[in-house]
Order: sequence, then C-alpha cells, then structure tokens
Amino acid sequence: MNLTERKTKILHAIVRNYLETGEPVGSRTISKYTDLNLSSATIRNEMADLEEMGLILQPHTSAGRIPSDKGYRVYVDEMLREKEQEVDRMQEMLLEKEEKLEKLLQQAARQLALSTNYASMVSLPRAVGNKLKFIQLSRLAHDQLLITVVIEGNIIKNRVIDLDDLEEVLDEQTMLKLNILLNTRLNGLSVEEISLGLIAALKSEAGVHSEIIAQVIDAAAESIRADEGLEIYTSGANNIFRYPELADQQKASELINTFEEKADLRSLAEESLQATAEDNAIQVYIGAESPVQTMQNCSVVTATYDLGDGLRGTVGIIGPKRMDYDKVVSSLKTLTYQLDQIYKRA
Amino acid sequence: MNLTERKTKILHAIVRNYLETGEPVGSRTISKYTDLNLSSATIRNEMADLEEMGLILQPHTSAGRIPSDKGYRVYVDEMLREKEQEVDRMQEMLLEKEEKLEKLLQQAARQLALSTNYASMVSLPRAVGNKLKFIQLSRLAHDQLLITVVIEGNIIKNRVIDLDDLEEVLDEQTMLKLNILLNTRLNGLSVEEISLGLIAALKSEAGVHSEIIAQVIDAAAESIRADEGLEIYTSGANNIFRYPELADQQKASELINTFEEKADLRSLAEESLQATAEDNAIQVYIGAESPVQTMQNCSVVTATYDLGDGLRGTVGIIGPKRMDYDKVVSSLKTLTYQLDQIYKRA
DNA sequence: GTTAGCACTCGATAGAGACGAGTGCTAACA
DNA sequence: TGTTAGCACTCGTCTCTATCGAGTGCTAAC
Repeated sequence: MNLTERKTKILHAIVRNYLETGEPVGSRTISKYTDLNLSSATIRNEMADLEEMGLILQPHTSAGRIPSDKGYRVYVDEMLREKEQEVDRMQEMLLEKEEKLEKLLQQAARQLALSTNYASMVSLPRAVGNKLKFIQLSRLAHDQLLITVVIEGNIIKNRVIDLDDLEEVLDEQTMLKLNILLNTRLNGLSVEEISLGLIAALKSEAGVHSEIIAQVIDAAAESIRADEGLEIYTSGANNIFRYPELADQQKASELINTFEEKADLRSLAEESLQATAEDNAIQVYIGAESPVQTMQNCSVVTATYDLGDGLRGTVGIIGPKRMDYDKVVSSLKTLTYQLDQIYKRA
Repeated sequence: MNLTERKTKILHAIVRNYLETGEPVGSRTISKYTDLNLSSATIRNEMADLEEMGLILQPHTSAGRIPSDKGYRVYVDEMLREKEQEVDRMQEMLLEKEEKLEKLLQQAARQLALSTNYASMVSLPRAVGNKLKFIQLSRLAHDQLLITVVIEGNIIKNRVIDLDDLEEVLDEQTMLKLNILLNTRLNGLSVEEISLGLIAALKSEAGVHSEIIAQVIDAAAESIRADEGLEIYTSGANNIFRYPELADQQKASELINTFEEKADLRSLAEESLQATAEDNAIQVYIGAESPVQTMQNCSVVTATYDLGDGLRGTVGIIGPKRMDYDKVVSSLKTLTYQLDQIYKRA
C-alpha cells in the first residue's frame, strides 16, 4: 500500500480530527483546517479513494468519514516511527521510591489513568527465571511448619503446612539439618530443574523426615507456579464512560467485567510480554487485533518494563479506538523508563 | 410509628411489587394481587396515609408509589425479625476447602454476585489481636536480611532490608542469637505492647547489632500496621447495569470507580465490622444511611464472618434500593455460616 | 487536475397528538 | 363510618411527521 503524500496528510487529518471530536469528519472540515489549500470537492475525491482502500469508512451515507482499524494502524505506525526517541516528561509523576513495589505500581496505574483519561492496567513483574534463592523451614507450633521460599528478584512466598500427628517431633537440630540440606541442594535451581531423581535423592538423605521434604518441595513448587498468573492492577475503568462509543450499557458492562475479573487482562499482559520479549517496544492492538473479545471496540497500547534481575512486567492503556496515540505512547514510554531507572540496581 | 395491620400489608405489597418490577406500583395492582379484597379506591386512601407518613412516595403526580428509604427500612426490619433463624441453603456453593484463603474468598465473592445478581464484596479477615507469633531473621545475601513476621491467625508478612555496608558481617552464631532474642522477648505481644522501654532494653541486649534490632522492630511494626487496611475482593460490579436506576452514566461511573478504588469499600467493611462487633448480625444500609457518598442510591447489606483465632471479616452485597432483601440476607447468612464452619478449628 | 454547483441522502431534533396508567375527589351505598 | 364506583384530571411515554442541515457523489466548467 503506497499512499501519496497528500493522501497521507488527509488521512492523518481525519484521524486527528476524529480523535478530538469523536464525530465523523467531513470534507469541508479537512479543507478548512489543514494547510493543503484544497477545496472540499477535491478532498472528497481523495476521501473516496481512501475509502476504497479500506482506510476510512462512512457510518452512513450522508455522514463524514471515520478511520477504519486499518486506517488507525497506518496512522499509528507512522506516529511510532516519528516518536521513536522522544520521551515526554510525565512531569508530576512523583516517583519517590516507595518501599513496596505493589504500592508503587498501583500508584503508577492510577497516575497513568489520570494523565490520559483512559483506563490503565499494570502487571506485577513476573520472575522469568524462577530460580530458587532461599528456602527456610521454621516451626510455628508443635504441629505447624512455616515454609518461606524466596525466588530470584526477592519475590517471597510463604506457606504453612500441618504436620501429621504421626510425625515425630522435630528438634532444633533436625530443623537445622533440613534447612541446610534444602538450601544446599535446591538453591539456584528453577522448578524445571528439580527432577524426580533429585527429589528421591533428597528424600533418602532426609531419612525419617522424607515426608516433610516431599511436602516442602511440593509447597515450594506450587509457590513458584502460583506466580504464573500475573497480578494485575487497574485504574480509571470508569473513564470508558467518557467515550460514547464505549459507554452504552452492553459494552460498558462487558468491559467493566473484564476489568473486574482480570483474567482477560492477565492474558493480555502475558501476550504483550511475549510480543515484546526482545525489544521493549510499544505494542498497539487496534479493535479486532486485540486478543480480548470484549475489547473489539477499544484500542490497547502496552509497554514492557524491566526491573532487572529477571523481573519484567506490562503496563497498558485501554481506551476507545480514537485514542490520543501520541500522548499514550509518550506516557507509557516515560513510565517504563522511570520504572526501569528506579529499580535497576547500579 | 404504629401501622395498622392493613397498612403494613399494603406497604409490604408495594415494596415487594416494586422489588420485582422496578416500576412504581398503583392502587389497582395492589387491590388485584393481594388477599385483602379491597377496591383500588380504598387502597388509594391508605396509600395517601402511607405517603403522609413518609413511607412511600410518588415520582410524579400521575404515577404509582415507590417505597421511600424509610419505607424500605420498615420492611427490612420486619423481614429481619422473621428471618432470624432461617438459613437458606446456598446449594451449589461448592466450598471444597481451598488451600488458599484468598482464593476461597474471591470465589465466595463471585458466587455471591452470581447467585444474587448484585455486586458483592468480601474483605480478607483482619487479625483483631495483632499479636506477634513468630519472627525470623534470615540472610538472603551478604548485605540483605529477610524478616518474616507471623501474626496471630497465621498471617505472614515478609520484608527485605538492606544492610549498611558499615555493618559488620553477621555470622551464623549472631543470627541465631538475634532470632532467639527477638522471639523470646516479642512473641505474644501486640504492637501496642511494644513500648519504647522494651525496645531500648532489646537494643542494649543486642549490643553492636542494635541498629538491626531497630530496623527489625520497625519492619515488624509496619508489617502489622500495613494490615490495617482491609484487603477487599469484589465481584459482579457490572450487575449494576441490570438496574436502570443505577445504570445511568453519572451514577454508574461513580459506582464503578468506588469498586475499583476500593478505599470506600474498605471503610464500609471497617464500619460494618465495628457495628457487628458483638452479635454477628446482618447490617443493612439503605440509601443515605450508607457511609459511602456514591452509594446514596443503593442499598448495602453486610455480614461478618469469624474464622476463629481472632480473624474476622466482612461480606457484603451492593445493589439497588429495591433489592431482594430476603434472598440477600439468606445468601449472606449461609455464606458466613459456611465460612465459619470451614475454618473454625475443632 | 481542480473546483463550483446542485440534487440527494439520512440522522438528529422538535413538536403534536394519542394513549394510558394512575391519581384525588365526590357522592352513594351498606 | 368505612367502602366503593365513577369521573375529571395529570403527566410521562410513545409514535408520527416535518424540518433542518451536514455531508455526499456527480457533472460541468475552468
């Protein structure tokens, strides 16, 4: 698809105008508010061409034109190329280093929604390596053990297991031995690397306490696996009411549900993490391009942040197709940049 | 306020009918669909009285009547008295004991929303005692310590602290000593009981490592305090779209925001926990009775569950004023009953 | 290739009228 | 005295129609 410069200009004008107003834009508007100095009639001819190419469409015969998904796509691609390096300041985003990453990310989601007037989502980072860093067994009560598992990136999981009454009481000495055994044999391994053979070996070393070892490994593995579902924070879901094309009851209800249930957002984050695995570029899903059914009328823009230590997550904006792509991309770039800076250890 | 039996019957008929249809109910309807055998004219007279008493009101001159907040209140009070003991079966609520309390509660919220067609909220339990049960210091890396704090009710908090480079390296022996020190002196105490004097004593006992003790206590205290904000799960927020009186954009947007931000829900849960401190009865907030501004057009019904071990939390239903109070109360009672059963240790 | 002009389309908006549910009031009845 | 039938009245809702105007495609002229 090769567009003449004039067609490109007209398409951009249509998209931009539609982004602002949300109304179909007519030939006269274009002719008046661009520096093309063309009459509306000429614009009309060009528009007819653009429509034939599937870049814009008419909601009804006597209405102006609105961009099609394909049209947005062309616009966005163009825009991304230009924006490549420019990183807008998200000035007031006061990222004083919060103690808790969770709080920070929640704050980030809120800030994102506030500054763009779209809905936002942020995923907690996922530890890609999933390597065990530390395991600790402690006695909580005479029949309860606390297992603390630390995964690469200082993600900490706890679990309490109840001991059978049959189990003989564990004395301090034994606890210490078990702890040492577990740490020396398992540290640095990922779940995939913990083979059945290794488990068997551990069990035999543990002797009478083999049952405990089994439970610990089970718990540890599950702790790590439980991390597979990305935790998602959202904000500004109610912003969808700002855009009539999303605000009707049917669509709004579905979207709200998507935001509350989060399962779809999770897979969206997942997908975008995959997609941007190598270059941490921006992903843009326009309308039907989105993997989420309920977002057929939305556009979704996502970016990936990288805290180092194998911790990567997704931030995203969900809004109407007539989204201010420029601003959204800037905001996301700034945010991911800042997150990267804050947490990347020197 | 003393109502004749006939007035009571008519009021109930109006409320019930309005709950079903959502339409103002006229005198003729009442006359036809009750066993009162009165003409519509008589009903009209009674209705005029009820309106004068502020129990029902007319949206406009030629419309039927709808219950006022006060009217709902009378109806609900009546209903609660009758329902006192009856616990409906929430038949399909398949509460196979989930491992994770979080998952279970989330599931409960979902189930609640599904079975009632209203929005639901469930708070994680709060440890009312806040007594320290166990503290564990572990070395993660040469300059990082992991603090694990267990509060009564097996609520576990973790925290990583970075050691100053100045700090001399801690050997195994010292770690053990510190752990013993912390556990012997702090276990069984609540935050309020940890006095400055106690801290000073601990510090002096710790000698050169007093700085670490300070940090640990700080972290422990903060971990516990961080628990003060109740964690809230919601489900079925989109159910508000089922009820026209809540579904207009302004109201819906505000409600959705309340559900997403959760701060208001948190204080609601808080308040209801307070209110039902002694008897774990049902709380009903009708319209303006609710402490949450955005819920002036809703009714909120909450109940408290008690897992034993000092763990209490709130479950609630948020819906239109014309809520099926009967059903909601039953559902909540069943749910809390089941939660109590599942977790209460024999 | 560009533009002016014109007939045409079609959604949006507003007003008029019909409809009907529901009321309050009055007068008659048991 | 309480209950009821009847009737005029109110007012929101729905439907229909007319009007308006933004925008188009096409043609002919520049």
